[in-house]
Amino acid sequence: MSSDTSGTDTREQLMAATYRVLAERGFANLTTQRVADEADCSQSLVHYHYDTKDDLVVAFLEWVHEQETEWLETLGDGSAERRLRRFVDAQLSIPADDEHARFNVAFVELAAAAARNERYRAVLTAFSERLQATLAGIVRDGIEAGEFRQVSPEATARFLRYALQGAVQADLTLDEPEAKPQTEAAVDAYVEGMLLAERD
Amino acid sequence: MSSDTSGTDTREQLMAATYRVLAERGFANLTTQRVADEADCSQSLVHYHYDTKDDLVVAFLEWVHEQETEWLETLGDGSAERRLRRFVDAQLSIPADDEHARFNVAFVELAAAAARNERYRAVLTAFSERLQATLAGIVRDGIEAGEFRQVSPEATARFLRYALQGAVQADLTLDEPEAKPQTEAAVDAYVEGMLLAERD
DNA sequence: GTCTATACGCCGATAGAC
DNA sequence: GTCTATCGGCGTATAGAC
Repeated sequence: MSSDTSGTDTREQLMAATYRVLAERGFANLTTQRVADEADCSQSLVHYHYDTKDDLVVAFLEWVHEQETEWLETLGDGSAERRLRRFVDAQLSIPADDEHARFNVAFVELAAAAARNERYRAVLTAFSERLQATLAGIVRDGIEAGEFRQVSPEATARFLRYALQGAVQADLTLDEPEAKPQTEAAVDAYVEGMLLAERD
Repeated sequence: MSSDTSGTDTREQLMAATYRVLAERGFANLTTQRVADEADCSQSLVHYHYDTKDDLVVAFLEWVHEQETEWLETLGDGSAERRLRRFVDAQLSIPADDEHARFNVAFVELAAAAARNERYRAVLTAFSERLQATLAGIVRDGIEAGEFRQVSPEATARFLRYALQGAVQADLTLDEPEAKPQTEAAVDAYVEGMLLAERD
């Protein structure tokens, strides 16, 4: 594709290193030195590619955003109900102790930091809007296909997203073993009681 | 009541100072120096009363926990539906720009930090369990009174709590103006469609 | 592009006087 | 209990050689 300067490769390594540092140490302990160590280079090289630490983090968020976009398309097709259930499962069935789960903790930390950082917030808002559009689209498809009732796709998608996010966050940050199983049960009841069209 | 040493008053001032620093600067910028400035004392005095910064934060979380407990009893009585709606409103109708709202941002930051700090997590888990017990109790009362259907009080309370928390957090941390209004609409629909007993 | 070396500030924590 | 002074460490960012 793009025959860029060789820097592209280093930047990719720095993104991957940032991912690992965040997963292992958390956002509060993310330092340019640790990223450099993880990427096997000097700390000043990080600053050569990204003027400030904030620049590094913003670039990282955009990098994750792109990767997540690819993942969303994996949701694929099938009936609206099937796609919806796949979405719910994907959120609730992340294994508890692999690197991806540990990174999710860092993502919660970054989301919190977005409140006081405009640049983080811009990327994460775009992130959230894409998720919202995808899920609302699924609900809309379901309504058009006669699978779902005439609910508001936007409000329904939001409600589900927030409930799932709250469950995941509680699972990651508190000692609350019932967070995911009870939420899964409640979501199932919600889908059956509020969303699926009666068929009789 | 307790005729304590005069230190009690200073500690109270330090808690109040911590609250203001968190609201104005956020957890990431909470320093013992800033707390001291806000409380009009020297930084070393903070360390006299709380050996480490972590001790200060844990004491602060417990202090907030107590205050919140008092507030929860304010929910008072009335029908289960009335108490439930008061609970929902209380979460969704916090004014956007006063000190309390700004502190809520810090609370989101602290909740994220709990993932990697056992002591924070212990207090915040207790916090969450109290909320869960209160809301599940309201649902249980509603079922016993015949106001609500035979749902699972725990799963229902959890689902609502997480959805509300997700909405509040999105409102505080992202540029998402629809977070609270759309969630409110979805919660109303949920209460009417899933919770309230049919009467006809 | 990548390195070593370093400036500079801030923070948590302690020592010691009053 | 409260203060001033200070230590040691760490983090971001820059200077300058290769």
